[in-house]
Amino acid sequence: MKTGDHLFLVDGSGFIFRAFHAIPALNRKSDGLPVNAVSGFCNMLWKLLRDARNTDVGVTPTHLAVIFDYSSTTFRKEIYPLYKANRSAPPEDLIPQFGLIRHATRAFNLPCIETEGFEADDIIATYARAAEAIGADVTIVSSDKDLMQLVTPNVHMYDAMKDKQIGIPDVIEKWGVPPEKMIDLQAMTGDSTDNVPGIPGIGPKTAAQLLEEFGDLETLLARASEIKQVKRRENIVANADLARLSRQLVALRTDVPLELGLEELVLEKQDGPKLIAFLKAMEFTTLTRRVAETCDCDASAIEPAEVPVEWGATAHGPDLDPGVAEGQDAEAPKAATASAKPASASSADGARAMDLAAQRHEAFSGHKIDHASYTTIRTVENLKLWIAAARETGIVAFDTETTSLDPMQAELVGVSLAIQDNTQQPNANEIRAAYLPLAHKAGADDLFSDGVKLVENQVPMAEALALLKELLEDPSVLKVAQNLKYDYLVIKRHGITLRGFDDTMLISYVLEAGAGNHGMDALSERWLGHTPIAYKDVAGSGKSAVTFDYVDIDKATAYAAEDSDVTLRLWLTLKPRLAAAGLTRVYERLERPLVPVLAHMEERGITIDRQILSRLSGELAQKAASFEDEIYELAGERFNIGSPKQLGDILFGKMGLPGGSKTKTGQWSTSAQVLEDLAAQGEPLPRKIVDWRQLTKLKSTYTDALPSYVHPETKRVHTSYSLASTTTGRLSSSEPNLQNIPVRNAEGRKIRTAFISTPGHKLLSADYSQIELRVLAHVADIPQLRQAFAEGIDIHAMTASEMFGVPVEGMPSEVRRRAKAINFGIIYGISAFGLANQLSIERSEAGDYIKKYFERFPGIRDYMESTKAFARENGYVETIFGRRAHYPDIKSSNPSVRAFNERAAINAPIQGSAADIIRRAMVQIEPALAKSGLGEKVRMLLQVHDELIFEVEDEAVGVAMPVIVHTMENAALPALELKVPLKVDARAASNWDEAH
DNA sequence: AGCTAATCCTA
DNA sequence: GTAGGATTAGCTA
Repeated sequence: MKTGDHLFLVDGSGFIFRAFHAIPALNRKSDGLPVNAVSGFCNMLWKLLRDARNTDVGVTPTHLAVIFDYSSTTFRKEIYPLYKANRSAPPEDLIPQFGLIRHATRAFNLPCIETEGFEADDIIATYARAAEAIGADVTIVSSDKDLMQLVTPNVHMYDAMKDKQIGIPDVIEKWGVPPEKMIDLQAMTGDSTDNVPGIPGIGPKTAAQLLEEFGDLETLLARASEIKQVKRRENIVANADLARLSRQLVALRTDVPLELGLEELVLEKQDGPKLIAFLKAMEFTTLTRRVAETCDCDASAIEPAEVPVEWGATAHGPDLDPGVAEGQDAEAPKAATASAKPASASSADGARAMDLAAQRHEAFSGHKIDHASYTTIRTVENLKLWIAAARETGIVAFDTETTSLDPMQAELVGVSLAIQDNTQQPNANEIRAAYLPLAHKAGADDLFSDGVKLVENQVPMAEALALLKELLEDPSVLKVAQNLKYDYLVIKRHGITLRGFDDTMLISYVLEAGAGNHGMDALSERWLGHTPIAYKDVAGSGKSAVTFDYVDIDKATAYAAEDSDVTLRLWLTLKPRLAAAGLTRVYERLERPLVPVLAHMEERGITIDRQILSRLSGELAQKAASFEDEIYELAGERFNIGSPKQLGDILFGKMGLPGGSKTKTGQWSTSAQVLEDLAAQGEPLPRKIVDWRQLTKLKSTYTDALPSYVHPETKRVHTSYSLASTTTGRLSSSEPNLQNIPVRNAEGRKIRTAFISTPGHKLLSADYSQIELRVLAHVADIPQLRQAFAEGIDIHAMTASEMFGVPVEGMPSEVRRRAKAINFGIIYGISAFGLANQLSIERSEAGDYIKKYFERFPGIRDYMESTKAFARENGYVETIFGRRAHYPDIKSSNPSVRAFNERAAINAPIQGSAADIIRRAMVQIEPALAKSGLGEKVRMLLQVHDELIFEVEDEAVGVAMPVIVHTMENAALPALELKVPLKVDARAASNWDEAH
């Protein structure tokens, strides 16, 4: 071996465990022998030897060895008998594969190395250091953190599962310390799988922080008395010896006696026939073929090798899918009981909910949800039969299965359908459901498998979509789905525009906003007394999770068909209740028509300028760093400024600043309010903390996060709007939330300049002025407010003038500011406590203001009292359009819970009515634009509660603006004539900051 | 890996 | 004082 050579050290023992868990165990030989880990191992080796240059390693090896653990008595057990003592026996299916994997290594003509008394890691360490000393490069094929201590500029690791190289920066990124400090870090954190004790209470973060501060473990132990945190200090002092012992356990030995020298690891020529004989014995057909092609051998002429197998225990058949059998249905009545609001103070409500659930369950009890009754649609003929049946009954529940929760990224994998089968008996609640798999795959698209294949016997995607299109676009057949906006977008991206639909989530939301969530699982529990199969039970969770296209089709059928089945049952249960509660209009005017409107907005997205954000990010980072230096200087030590806990200890513990208050968990509060108060007393540090927080907030939440939401194909940011997650009727926005982009100060507003229009277009922002106060003036019917809005005078100045008797002309800004705070306070269900906080005045003074306000505007007090009474009486309040917001805890015996619910109930009709108005505007806007010939020139992109943002062709701005303003200002009509006018301000510019 | 608390951004 | 969502830290499983 010489300089420039490249030694690969494959951690065979590590690989076999990871491959075993990562690759589904259905991978068996025809005689039932499990070979999943061996298969992964062979594929990995083959790719590494054949096309390592196409992987993230980028080089082909000149030398290679596969290293294994040998027996269990190692030197570590001698120093610490408990080492690896909590290891349980390996899984039964893995045991025969230990031997096979060694056979595989030899079949590849590779050295298979194990040394008694040492672990594979020590052997790897010894070879790595030896090779490095000669000047060779080393790649350790493993992702085990125990080996990361070996990484140097010349020694890399390679994660074969993820095809990812691991170098010094990667170690630092993952663990916060460079490779040479990994030993100390692991000594402190310990390792529960190997039973390395470590120091209790110290995790990777703390360990990295301590190492940063003290340099290494010995220094830390020597200077432990300097650690401020009492518990931490005590732990470290008490466990110093344990830490030193742990260090011995995790430090790898580099002096293992080697049977084979480096020279002997040189890569031998492949022995084609020998390898093929082994692969044939394992029945790895794809790899056999590939090897035969590469080596130019005739595979059929080679006999499978005789490979002895050491079975650890008797093999068993494949597991049945757990938890999907009848057992759950038998449990259903109990589930219904458990879901009946146990925390609610109103036991009557609870009892009623229980009754309803029980009744529903009764109604369906003769027709239990039965996974065995579901069918899989495998042929075009069968699909046609289902579509015909759906047309026959006129109602079909459907659900799309995809690869992602993001409808803009999701790839369609399958569709489930459910219909009422009333061919035998009219009105029977018999439901038939089926799953149509379209793009299920097998295998894996990674280094260690045979590659991906489409599973056989699936209806071709294009053909299925063409058939479904006719059904889904036909308004005379009602399509029912849960959270339908998602499915709408997924199929829209396949050229299908859904027409004629109902959404069970939205029906539930209209019926019960504020009383529990409206997800399918919750609704199924609540109304059907049935717990659907959990998604993670079919697709796994955490690192073993797979996308739906890799779910076995039988399992997928049970899961997907059940979703449609449950959706149809929910629809049958909930839809009639809308009319019974008089809520049909709310659903049909304010909810359902918004689905396509929002779907289109999400689909359009908005352009952001990444350059602006990246420049801002750099500036913020610089400024934040200089603040950090000053903060450490003032504090006299380094600490995590972002940790309120550590910050509180510094400010109120170490520095002993006065005026600290505690949060509800007893921590020191370090809120901006508290820090501002300290700064006002002349303390320099708190001001800097406030500024630092602002900078890091902008950086992490906006400049750094937003670019990661740019869609790879559209190059735009597509937020997701939730129609059913607020109690009041507002929308919410997430991933990213575009309803909280900074606007209140100059630094933050720079973020808005990054939201830009496409060339040839402007962004047009139109927002309602004072919409909530106008709604208040309407619902509480306050003469002075109505008059002020009618005449267009400054509403806060008018309020101040009424309250304090100061003329509007030449009013001091402070007086107006107070009146403004009171006006907002009213909308929020005012309390003296809250107003006092807002204005930094005494509670008694705030109380006096409120008293005065009510004297001048008695109608407002009447409104607040009658709203509370209505809420107590009915358990909900209503907006001016009849939308309901439920407050089940309004009768709570806990005064603060009760008061909170009362304030929310006062606010809901105001906030909710305003939300209804803008919903109506959003529904009306597209037809209004189309009528003015602007359909193609104006696109609505965003909604921010009282603001709508459009992208408008340059030359259409002048025409579009009055149409938009007019539509928004008259959005309540014709349903309702408001007693005050609505006012909308609009501007257009090339970015959101200037348009707003 | 998944949860809660604290904080801070919006209307 | 109302209504949301995202990030980070720090803990538990």
